[in-house]
Amino acid sequence: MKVLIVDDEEMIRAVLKEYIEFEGGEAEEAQDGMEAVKKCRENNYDVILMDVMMPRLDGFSAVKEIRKFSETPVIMLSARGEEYDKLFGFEIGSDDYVTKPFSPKEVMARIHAVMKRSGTEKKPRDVYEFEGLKIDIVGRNVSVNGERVELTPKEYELLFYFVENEGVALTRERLLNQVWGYDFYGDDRTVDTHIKMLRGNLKEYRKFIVTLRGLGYKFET
Amino acid sequence: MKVLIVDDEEMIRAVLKEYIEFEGGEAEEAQDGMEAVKKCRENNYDVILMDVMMPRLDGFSAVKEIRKFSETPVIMLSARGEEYDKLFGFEIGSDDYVTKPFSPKEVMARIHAVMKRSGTEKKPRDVYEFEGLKIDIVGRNVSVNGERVELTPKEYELLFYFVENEGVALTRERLLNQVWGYDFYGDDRTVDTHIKMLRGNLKEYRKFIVTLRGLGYKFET
DNA sequence: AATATTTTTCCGAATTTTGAACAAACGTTT
DNA sequence: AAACGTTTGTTCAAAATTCGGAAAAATATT
Repeated sequence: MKVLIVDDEEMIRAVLKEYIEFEGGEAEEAQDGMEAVKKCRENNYDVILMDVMMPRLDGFSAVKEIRKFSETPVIMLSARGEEYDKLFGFEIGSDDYVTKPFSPKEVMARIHAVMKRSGTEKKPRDVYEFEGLKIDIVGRNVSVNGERVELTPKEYELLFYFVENEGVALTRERLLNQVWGYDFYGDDRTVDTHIKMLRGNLKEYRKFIVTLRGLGYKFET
Repeated sequence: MKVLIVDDEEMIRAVLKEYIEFEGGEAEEAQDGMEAVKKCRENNYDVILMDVMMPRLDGFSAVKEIRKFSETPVIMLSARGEEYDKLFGFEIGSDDYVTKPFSPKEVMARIHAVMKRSGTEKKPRDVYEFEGLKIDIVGRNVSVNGERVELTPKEYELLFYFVENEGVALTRERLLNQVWGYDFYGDDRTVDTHIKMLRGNLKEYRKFIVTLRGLGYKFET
């Protein structure tokens, strides 16, 4: 989370910065609209907190300028009594507003809301872990006791399918359909061969792939 | 500190160069806008000193051109009386200005100010750095061990997409969709060719682009 | 028109997949 | 427990696929 705080009052900037950094975010400051625009050209912020009344270049004009090259969400900080649609909406391109005096908590809530809306919040990656067997599907990594294991494409696909269906009894037919594809018309013993290779690569965790005699296989820990 | 001095008067270039080198900086010269643009494509400067009145290509046009591929700060050198916002501000993208006749000391002060504000300032710009591979997405430049690397548009887009998805296994299909666009109906192997070119340009850091046999590629450090 | 970039195509080396053959394991029946 | 048929594990080599390199062909840019 990287936030640009634009306000000419140092006190306000300091307080907001404090809160953002307390939550593990990163905050930079700008004293006026001019500086804000410049900083936006050089950095990618997740959110901009923009005061309206400022010397040199006011908040509205700054947002207008920033909108020429960036879609970064903006939350306006303003005195009470400003017109609603000037603060929030289409006219200038800001995403939310807070009226002064505001509580930092309120501002933080707005930041999270805006970031959630614009999809900036990072989602943690799914990594499965079964004892010493780590499986990162998105990154296509498999490691056994911290050591990276290289698998062939079919082995990856097979393992991923097993993991996503932990504890489910899978027939060879189903595996062929799901992992190989509906258009595969080969021998179902092909599965066995790949199971063998996969087990070999999983070392001591070969035990997770259980044979169900007369049926197929199952991934179970 | 690496500065490009753009001015058609040799005397001015010589004096500025003297000062910059006295302070331990590095200075290169260009006689006009044309030459300046060319040099900027080939090098990464920390600051550019740009005269306005020059033959072939004037300072304003040169800055406009340079802004298409780089965010390097520019300080305009101009005769007194030019309009403020043409020299400094949004219209052309320069960062500061000095009016002639100027004292070299004054120029040096501006250089330091500008560098503090942007380039050399420690506050992180949106620049990724993987060992000696620097990737500035906003500034759209890539350097290998400090040396600027010229990439073709597709190569930039591809690399940027990789960097933004560090550690994620990417299929050729996804790359085609995201980098080429959903309406691209070409061959899968197109990706491979661009990967090859990109790897070539990344020199020793080609290793960051990992081939995932049977799937696609992944950017991993 | 001349260049630069992008896309397609082909080749060959290397890897992966596949299924047949055989061995081992299993469960049931005798 | 031994015998038997069935199912699964293992090995292996042929077949298929994949990827990088190179270069031609098509497009875009200047």
